[in-house]
Amino acid sequence: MDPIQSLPGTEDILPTCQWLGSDIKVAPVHTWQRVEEVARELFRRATYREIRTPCFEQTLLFERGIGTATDVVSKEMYSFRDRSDRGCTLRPEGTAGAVRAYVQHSLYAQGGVQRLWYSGPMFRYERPQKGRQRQFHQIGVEVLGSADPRADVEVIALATDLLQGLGLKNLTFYLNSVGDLHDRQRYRDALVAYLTPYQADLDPDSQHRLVHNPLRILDSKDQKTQAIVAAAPSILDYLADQSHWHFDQVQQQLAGLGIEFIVNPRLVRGLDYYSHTAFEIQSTDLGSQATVCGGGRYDGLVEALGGPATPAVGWAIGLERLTLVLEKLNPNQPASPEVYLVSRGEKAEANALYLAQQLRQAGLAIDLDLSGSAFGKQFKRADRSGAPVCLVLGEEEAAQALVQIKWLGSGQQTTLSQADLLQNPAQLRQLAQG
RNA sequence: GCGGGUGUAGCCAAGAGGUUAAGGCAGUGGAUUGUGGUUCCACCAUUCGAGGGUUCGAUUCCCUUCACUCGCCCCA
Repeated sequence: MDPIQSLPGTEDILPTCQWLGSDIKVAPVHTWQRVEEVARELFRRATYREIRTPCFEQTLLFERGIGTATDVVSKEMYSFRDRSDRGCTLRPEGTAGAVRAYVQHSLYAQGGVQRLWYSGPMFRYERPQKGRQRQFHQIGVEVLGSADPRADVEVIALATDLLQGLGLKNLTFYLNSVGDLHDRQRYRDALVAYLTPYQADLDPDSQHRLVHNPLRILDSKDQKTQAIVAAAPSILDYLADQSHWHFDQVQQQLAGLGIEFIVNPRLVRGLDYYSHTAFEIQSTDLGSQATVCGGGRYDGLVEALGGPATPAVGWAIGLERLTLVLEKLNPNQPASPEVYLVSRGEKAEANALYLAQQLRQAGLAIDLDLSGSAFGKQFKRADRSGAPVCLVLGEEEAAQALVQIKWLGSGQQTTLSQADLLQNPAQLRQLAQG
């Protein structure tokens, strides 16, 4: 019988690395846990609170929130009808759901600014490749209720602190402003006017986009298109005074915090709801899917989803890409047990189980050998477990309520009384060090 | 949706139209039935992703199919 495989574009995160040839395909789970720990601590310090929203929503939410013209909505959604014939969609990103919850529960009525974070699986029906899956994971933040450029800078600082706190190198931070709706409309017209004479020279995709989504032509990877776009007007010349001021403030304040950035006027982001600040953090340690973090301001979204006009800014980090980079940079070992417990014989085995239970309750990480095989084999496993010491319980020790402690590094061994050990289990940790 | 690559054990792999399908890692058992890290021995693919074809003979050649993978589009 053929074993059942996971669906394409979905991956298991295992206790050990998943390899793809000599490349790491999926980082081991302890690497994910490290990211989550560092992130939680940063969020705590900056007073962001977690929000957990459903993994699926009404399809309409994403159509309204992200925009029907975007690729994410028009061709990448995991949509289905439930038994009551409701249109449902597995969330392709986290912002729409968070904003929906914000509106549904009138979080704006609490006044002031809401700082939120979330983490979880997202779904897009795309062809999987390196750093891109159908089920992937994001961790993200949203600040709702502030139009202040400091809010933009605060969230950006959070992202750079997180990535740097994890020890990432080779990152490039690209910053842009896409202005407000009016700025963008004027720029769009100017861009179309500039590109139309070159229409025939553009790559086929871009010719199509000239009609539907001209801004996207700016970051085409086609060389010829790139050459044409190089001389195109810049959106930064089309920002109204207010937009311009906002962008200036963001840049000055970023500089004030010592955060390095590159202004890239050709950076456009795929989702409709962005306004003003848009940014991306890329890593050179990935394949062609290099963006680790993407975000920006979305002042119109809350209103578009039926709430009061509320400015907002946020980002999302792709955890597959982040953990991949992290693992490539410094592969780290999972924690070894503190003690490996070896036993042989019926009485001794029962005694060992009891000891393990007691020591675990005292907070020690005990690996209890369950194999029942010869001592020799058990010591072999003890050695491989990476534990600094092992406890040995044979029939003789069990009969006298003793236990032997053996240092796996030196091979030295002495006898302890079980009663004494259980009286003060923490001494094991000291013994293990010495 | 479009293009390229790859399928030999849990993992990494060699092989080539002829029948015992190398080797390494991991695993299991033993030398060593109460003491590991070294060493030695044994075991570990009735079968080369699946189906069909050519052939006396196919894992190798041809076709089909499936799976995986990288890239384009787009995004985290």
